[in-house]
Amino acid sequence: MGRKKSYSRDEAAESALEVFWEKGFERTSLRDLELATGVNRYGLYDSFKDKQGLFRECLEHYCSNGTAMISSFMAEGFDGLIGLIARFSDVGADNAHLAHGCLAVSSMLERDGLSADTQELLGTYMEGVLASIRAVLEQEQAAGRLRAELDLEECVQFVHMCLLGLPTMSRTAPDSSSMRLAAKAALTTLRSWRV
Amino acid sequence: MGRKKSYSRDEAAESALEVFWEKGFERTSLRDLELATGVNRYGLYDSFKDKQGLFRECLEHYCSNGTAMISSFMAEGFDGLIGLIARFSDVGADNAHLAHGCLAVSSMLERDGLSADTQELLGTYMEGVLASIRAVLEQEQAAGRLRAELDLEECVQFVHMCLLGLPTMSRTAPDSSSMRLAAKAALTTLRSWRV
DNA sequence: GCCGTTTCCAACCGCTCGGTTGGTTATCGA
DNA sequence: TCGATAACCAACCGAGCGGTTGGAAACGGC
Repeated sequence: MGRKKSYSRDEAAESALEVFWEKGFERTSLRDLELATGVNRYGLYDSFKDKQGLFRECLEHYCSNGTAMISSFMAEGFDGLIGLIARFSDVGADNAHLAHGCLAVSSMLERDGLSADTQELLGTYMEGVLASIRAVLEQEQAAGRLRAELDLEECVQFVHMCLLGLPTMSRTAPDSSSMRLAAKAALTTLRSWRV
Repeated sequence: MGRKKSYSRDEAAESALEVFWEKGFERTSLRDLELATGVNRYGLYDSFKDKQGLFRECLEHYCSNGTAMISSFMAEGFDGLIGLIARFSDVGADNAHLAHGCLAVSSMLERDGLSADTQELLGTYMEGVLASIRAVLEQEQAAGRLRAELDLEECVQFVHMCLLGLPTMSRTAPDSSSMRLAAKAALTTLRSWRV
């Protein structure tokens, strides 16, 4: 009963994600979102409560995809970790989005403007990423594939720094070769952790 | 002739820098600046043209200090480079400002909202930082204190990544020990470059 | 065909933003 | 002491923000 929606909720969220990713939460206006999604603000309001609600849902999709991607890398053990960092440095092909950096990192930088539950989502995501990195390193060290004297938490935080530095680099330096070079050096370090 | 200013231009700029550093350019309103400096917006307008002008002047001071600091580190050669990274990971003591990250990095992330000349200033600053790092590495390698087979540009970009990653880390992770651990691993890598 | 329901959209709301201005106040030289 | 000058400040401006709403339009069941 009643009129049918003229838009797909999921498609709208997907389009909104693009804009948020490119411009950030605060710099994205409702006008931008209307334009990008083709949905009037009434529809956005009706479907997502408000701007924060829409952002939150976009971020959930983003984090969900991110977690899945990282898990699939981590399933390959230490080589997966290397692959992950390599991927973070590869701005091109299907990875073009990376030119805007990492939405989660960017969002944490403007956390003051985000709702409490969105902040919580971001915190949980970041902790999850660190935890899965930590798990892989522990497992590899226990299996004797990493040098026994390594301080694992130090390794975890080093990878963390790379995972923050590379997206930041992609947003500040237009040059993609810089990222590849930086990642290459970082990967040399990672490989040096092996027995 | 005429009335005397009731404020110091330099002190006003210094106070404004604090706010910009903490909140960023866009999130800092003229109200914030009036409150922080104790100067009415007329005074700010009169002394600095507009918000962009004030920010530009603050950023000039910041970059000038940054360049001086980096130069003094680089004067000590490779040890200075190590000291620089150590300093970037040390959020405490007289370095409390670092908790807000690096103003230059944060500003580059919101560059769309900045005037063309401010963007240029930022670009020049960043290039200068990279150039001085490159100069030190070249000099040390030429002197035979770094391994000859190293790809210097790779090393430069690795340091660059650290110099972006650590401030980002300080703004996203409240925990200061993370930064120290990450930096410790990065310094191990730097030291491995030595002959 | 008609009515109840839901979607849709233009217009509007209050608010804050950066920026401006007219009149007041302090400080100088003569 | 007084007039010219500069600094000061409260009040105001238009624009854009996120959010709201009342009525028109499209649909389903009867």
